[in-house]
Amino acid sequence: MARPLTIGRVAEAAGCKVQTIRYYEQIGLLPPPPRSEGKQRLYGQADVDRLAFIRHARGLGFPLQAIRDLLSLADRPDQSCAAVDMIARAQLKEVEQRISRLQALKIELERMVEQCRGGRIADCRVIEVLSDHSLCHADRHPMAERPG
Amino acid sequence: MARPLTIGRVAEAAGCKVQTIRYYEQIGLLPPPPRSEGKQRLYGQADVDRLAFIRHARGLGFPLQAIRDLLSLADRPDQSCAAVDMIARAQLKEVEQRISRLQALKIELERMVEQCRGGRIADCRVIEVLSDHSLCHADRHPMAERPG
DNA sequence: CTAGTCTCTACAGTAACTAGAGGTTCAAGG
DNA sequence: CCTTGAACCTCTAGTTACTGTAGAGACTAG
Repeated sequence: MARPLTIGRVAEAAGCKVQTIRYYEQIGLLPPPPRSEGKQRLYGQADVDRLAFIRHARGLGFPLQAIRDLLSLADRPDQSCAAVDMIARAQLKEVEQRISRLQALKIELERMVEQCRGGRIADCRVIEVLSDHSLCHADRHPMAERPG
Repeated sequence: MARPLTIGRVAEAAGCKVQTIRYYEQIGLLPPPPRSEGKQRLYGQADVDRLAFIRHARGLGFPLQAIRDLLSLADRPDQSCAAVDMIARAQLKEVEQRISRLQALKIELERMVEQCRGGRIADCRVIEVLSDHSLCHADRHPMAERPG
């Protein structure tokens, strides 16, 4: 066996922060690794792989709970992959829904911004539209996107 | 003056929860209203309007900090609306960026899901792609969307 | 007057981390 | 061998925008 990696090395290899690894351990997404005599965590290649899996899935927007499920399924290679497929499809659907919500918002925002001709706030269409929902094209917005 | 509204009435009128109103007051987005003798909050129409403004802006995905700025600008009707315009444009840009990130994710997810032919997990392309980033079309994902 | 509804404060929890304080361990250089 | 400094340890709190709960007090209809 190759000699064990410290948490910092693993973080570097997997492209995430040290704290994130400890966090994943805390919430049970990574198994608690063995420790050195001085209580430092010691990892192997399997841990790097697992972390890469998690990072990749996060990159695709899977929530940690879905990743937890995917990981436990990945540990049962003889079962049907229907459940895996379902999780992936659910994520795809989620992404599609978010896209269409955002596209509606985009149209609304574009309209608002276009109408601004750069005068005083008292005449500002942006403020006006925000103040009076009836000026808005859509009857109602789907309640928001987490903004950020 | 019309007689004052209780927090529950305001919540109903504005379409949000009672706690949300108290929360907005706590973070300074709504001014602290006068109270009844029994310490219950008493609101007027102006509060309902302000809340509607906030709700509408949230519906368009503006973060609370941006809304805070918009509200304080809305209180200065004689100033130029350039700042207002900037905030709205920034939000539009943000939304556009989120859409394009999500569209990239969508393509990746579609590819993954398409390749699944419903066998055993050991042969599952979804798991495989997640395990090995090099199987992925994109060189790298933009780091995620808050999933949910 | 009483029952039931509403409101009050204060705190905990959500997702997925991130940042910091204050203390230990380890590897390398002198 | 000793010291330095980076990397590590645990624990706590903060982020965003709320939501939910508990236990107590206020108000209203019958």
